[in-house]
Order: sequence, then C-alpha cells, then structure tokens
Amino acid sequence: MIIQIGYHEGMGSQPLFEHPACLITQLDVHVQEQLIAQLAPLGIHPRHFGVLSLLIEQDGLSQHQLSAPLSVHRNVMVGLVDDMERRGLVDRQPHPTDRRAHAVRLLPAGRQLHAEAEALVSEFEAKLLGGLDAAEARAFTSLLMRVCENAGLYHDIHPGLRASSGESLSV
Amino acid sequence: MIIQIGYHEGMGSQPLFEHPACLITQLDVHVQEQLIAQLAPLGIHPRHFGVLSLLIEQDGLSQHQLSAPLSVHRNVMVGLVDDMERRGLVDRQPHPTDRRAHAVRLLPAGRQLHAEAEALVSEFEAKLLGGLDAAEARAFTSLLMRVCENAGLYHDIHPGLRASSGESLSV
DNA sequence: TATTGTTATACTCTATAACTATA
DNA sequence: TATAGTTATAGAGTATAACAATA
Repeated sequence: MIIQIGYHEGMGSQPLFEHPACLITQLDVHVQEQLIAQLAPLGIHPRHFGVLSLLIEQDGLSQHQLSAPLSVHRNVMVGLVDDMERRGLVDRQPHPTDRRAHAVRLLPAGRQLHAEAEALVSEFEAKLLGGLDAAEARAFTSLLMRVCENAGLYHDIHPGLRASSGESLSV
Repeated sequence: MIIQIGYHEGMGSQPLFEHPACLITQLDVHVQEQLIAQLAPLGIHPRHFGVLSLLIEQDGLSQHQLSAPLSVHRNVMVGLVDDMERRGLVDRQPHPTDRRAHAVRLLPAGRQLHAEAEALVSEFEAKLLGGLDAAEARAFTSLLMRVCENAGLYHDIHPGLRASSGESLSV
C-alpha cells in the first residue's frame, strides 16, 4: 500500500545538504572525529569529558544521573567511571540518600584534567566557528540551544538533574 | 524558557551544554533517532535516503561518488546499493567512462520513494525547528551551512552536485 | 602503481538479559 | 514492584585486508 502524502514530482526536491537534519548529521560526524582527536593526547574520550563536566557543575551525581543527560546507557557508564576511577580522576562514594547508588565524586586530578580538556575543546570550537563573526557565533549557539530545548533534550538534566524517565538511547 | 544551569562562575569553566560541540552531538543523537523512526515505515534507513537524494540531484553516480559525501565507507555502500537494488529502487549500469565502476541509476520506484521520504524528513524538520520563527529558522540553517563549509565538509560535493553543470566530480 | 567494487575476517560497540541490593 | 549498579553474552555495526578488474 502506498501512502499519498501530497508530495508530487514537480514540487521540486530539496538538495540533501540543504536539509537541516543532514547538515546536523554531517557536522556531528566531523565534530566527533575532531573531539576524539583533540582529547586523545589526554587519554580520554569525549564521553569522559562529558562526565567530568557534569561533575564540575554538580559533584556527587549517581551513575544514572550521569548517563541520562549524556545519552549513554547505564551499562556503559559503569565502564566510563571504571576508567576514570582507575586513573584517579574520580572515586565512588556511598550515595548520601540512596544506598543502592554510588556518588561519583571528582578528585583533584579530575578537576585538573577537566580544565585541560575544556581548553582543548574550546580551542576546537573556536576553529569550528571561525568562519562566523562574534555576533553570528553567539546567534548560532543560541539558536542551537533553543532547537535542543524545543526537542526536549534538557528536561532531564537541568537544575534538578534527577528527572529519570526510562532509558533514552540512540538506536 | 531560559536555560538555567546552576554552576559557579569563577573557574572559567563552561557548562557542558553551552558548548556548541556538545549541543551538536546531543542534537544529532536526537535527529538520528527521529529520522530512523520517521523513515522506518518506508523500510529505509536515513542512509538510503541520502543515496536517493544524491541520485535525484545527479543520476548515475558511482558507488564511490555516493559514499564520499555521505561519510560512508565504500564497503558499506555495497550493502546499501544491494538493499535498494533488491527493492527495485535503483539498478547498477555500466559506468560510461570508467569500466571499473558502476553507474547507480534511479528507477521510477526509487524516485517515488524518495518523494515520500523527503516529505517525511521535511515534516520532521519543521517540528525540529518549530520553536523558531521563519527568519530564525532560515538564519539557523544558513549558519549551519556556513559552519559546515568552513569545516571543509562539502568540498567534494558542491561543485558537481549543486551546480549540476555536467562537470565530472573530482573525488 | 592506484582505484573501483567486492568479499571475508576480525574487531568494537551496543543491546538484552540476568543478578544483587536496595527503594 | 521498581530501580541502581554490575556482569556476561549475543548481536549489530565497523574497520582491515585482500582480491580481480581496470585506470
């Protein structure tokens, strides 16, 4: 069965790389590639940087609270925290209010590494937006944030950082 | 709604989700997820849509010419073209100027499916940018394109595909 | 010698399910 | 009953290397 959508030949088709969705996807391929390369000298993956950044914003989060906003499955988070604990960047403390959970806490080495990593990430981002002037770059970032917000991407992670709503994963 | 992140100023550390790179990554996770869901009823993956779109713009491209702009390895392209040939969306013809290569050509069913797929993709994109007014949406897409261009993402595909002036691709 | 398409193999990543200890 | 963390296993996805035909 063919579903007629009212889109017929002759209405004109949009070039692939004028589709916002395709632009975002292509850009992310590049961003991932570059972030991995930028952070490799520090021995971490962008996901480790994500964990460190969330802990800088609010220390002592549980592994589940860390995995939800990063779109990382909780099984994978185990390994990420393992890596970072092994390197002395974080440790696992008993969670103050939930004895099932661990409070992942930043250690001084983690704070230091985060600062170095963020410098590298910011340096890359400056290059990424290097074709825009300052006002355009601000506008771009602001619009990006609004699109993300509109897509409901932050509901879990903001001030509360605790609205657990099932497992949201990429397919 | 304004995004409020309770972080402490002073250490020069930027909240994770104000980093453009992180916004792009998070947004792409969402976009991929949604595109896959949107196109699933048609039995295709976003990558198939990418191939169909490139062929709409310029029919008879070789598999290598298709794989480069889509950031897909040529080994993977074999399978994608296999899928689409099996469904009667495209076929493989002898390439007119390179006897090693195949010219992948759109069949009528492929043209039809592309129209349906593009309608679904555009519908999703309208929702994605639904929080912006028309001028903001245009600005966002335009800035996205400039960032992509600045990153060197379509040096291979612009001249041949967008202009479609009959010149061969320098891939 | 390099490139196109193809296949096979090995490797990585992710998903699923199970288990425990809590809630 | 549901959830946090953990582990093991299976499956999907990806990279590497090789090959034949052609440039």
